[in-house]
Amino acid sequence: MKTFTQRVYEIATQIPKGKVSTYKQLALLAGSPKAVRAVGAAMRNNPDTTVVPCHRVLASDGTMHGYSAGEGIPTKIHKLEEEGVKVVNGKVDLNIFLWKQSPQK
DNA sequence: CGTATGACTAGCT
DNA sequence: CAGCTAGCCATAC
Repeated sequence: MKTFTQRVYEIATQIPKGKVSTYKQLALLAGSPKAVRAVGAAMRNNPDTTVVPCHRVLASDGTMHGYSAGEGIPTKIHKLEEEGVKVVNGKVDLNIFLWKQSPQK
């Protein structure tokens, strides 16, 4: 039995490039739709942003609450833009970039 | 084991 | 739109 945090990492690493996910979504996929707080805690504890694309994890509204790596929020936005995600007014269009957990897989 | 904290969310004012 | 409250889970101390 892995810890909730470990499971969140597994899911986060599955997020494809050019797509984003939300804390709520990750919590749901992890098995606890209300553990969004725990997801955030895991991301903050994030061991390696290289294996865990926490920058692809946004709030439920497509906005971002925080980021511990780089310059913080600015770096997070910049990374998303580099990935091909369009960031408008510090927000991302979840209707377009929201990851759908590869329904094929 | 109990308390405190947090990168959350939704609802109200 | 901005600010505050309440609920909820997992982790750290």
